[in-house]
Amino acid sequence: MPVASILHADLDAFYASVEQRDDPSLSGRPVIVGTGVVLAASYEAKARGIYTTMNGRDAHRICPEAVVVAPRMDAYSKASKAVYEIFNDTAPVVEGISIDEAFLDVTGMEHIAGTPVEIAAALRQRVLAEAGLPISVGVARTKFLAKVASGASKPDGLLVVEPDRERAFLHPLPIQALWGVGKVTTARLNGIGIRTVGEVARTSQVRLAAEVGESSARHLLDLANGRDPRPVEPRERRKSIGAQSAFPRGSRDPAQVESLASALVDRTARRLREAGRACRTVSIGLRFGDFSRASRARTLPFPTDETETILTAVRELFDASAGEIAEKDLTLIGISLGNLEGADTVQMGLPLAEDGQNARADSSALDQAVDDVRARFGEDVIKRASMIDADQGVPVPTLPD
DNA sequence: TCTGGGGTCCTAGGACCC
DNA sequence: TCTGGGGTCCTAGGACCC
Repeated sequence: MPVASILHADLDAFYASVEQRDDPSLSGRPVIVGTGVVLAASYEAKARGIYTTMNGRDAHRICPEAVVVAPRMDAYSKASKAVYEIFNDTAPVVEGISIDEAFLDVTGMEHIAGTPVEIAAALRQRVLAEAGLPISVGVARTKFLAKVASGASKPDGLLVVEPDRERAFLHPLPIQALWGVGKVTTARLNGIGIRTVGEVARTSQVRLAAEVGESSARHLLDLANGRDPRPVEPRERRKSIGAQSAFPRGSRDPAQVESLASALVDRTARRLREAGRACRTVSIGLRFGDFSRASRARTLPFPTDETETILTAVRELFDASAGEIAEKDLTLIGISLGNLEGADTVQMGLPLAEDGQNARADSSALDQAVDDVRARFGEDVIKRASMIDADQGVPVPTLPD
């Protein structure tokens, strides 16, 4: 018989709870984090109809007595680290999902730490006692079921879905409960009369595929039938780093666009270097006054972490979008650095000698470059080397592995 | 409900290579 | 020289998540 031994732990109204913890005068009161738009709302605020992404004016209209505080990302990041230490102390395998939620696999820990339910209860107590934050935990046989369970237990709850109760728990839920079903998919499935998870489970794959495509159909059927073989595993490293910023009133002024874009490049490039990573793909994302969007991307022939190189690519991408920007108000700019390479695959560039021939013989320049890379990324990082032609920007393999 | 700031994953078409 | 199939990489857009 399978056992419910996956935990999904999810901090309640995380940002707002940190604010209430740090300022006791806020406890029990409706708290809104975020001045322009609601980033988080305490349960007291949620009870009055406030929700995340709601704009500040509407929130004030609905609940004028709410206390509005500016976000303190540093405090949230610190609180998250403290909670993750407790997670890591609780289970051998922890999969972080975001700043405020994670999966824990406690399979086989019965003799050391107790049943999964006992472990979950102890975890909740520790997070409250040591981090001062309420957290909800769902316990089930699969990740998906554990996540739905934690959501159903909120706030400050603990819910176990035993294997023989899975269908009874899952099937009455609306299809939005399924991972990957948002606004668009909901509308499509509602259009053919499907509203609950149970109805998805009873629909043929062919019929579902006609609405949502083959791969989504398979995925939805699996989840609706309690099949979710994904193991709890530590996350790979992040795949992109980005930043975005809105023009509240829109803009077509090239100077204004340029200055915001450089500020964003500066920020993301610094984060890239702090993480010891390098990017190969540089993208921009644009949103316009009519809510249309556009994106442009450029992949460099070599990875880089330099602000100047990234900025040059970003300028090219903006030039390619100049027509659109001149036509419509720009309301948001995003910069994203993707195709991240770890320190173990960062390449270094060496200028070729004038005849293009004797670079291999110039061992001192090579040694120097190798030392530079080691100094920046640590020992044991060099697995292969290529030469990059400075004029053409094309990697030319010249050295044996 | 109309818009925050982060991210991930998927798809389709084109270029290019063998 | 031509044709075709298979594979990878890149770009753009879209849906979704917290």
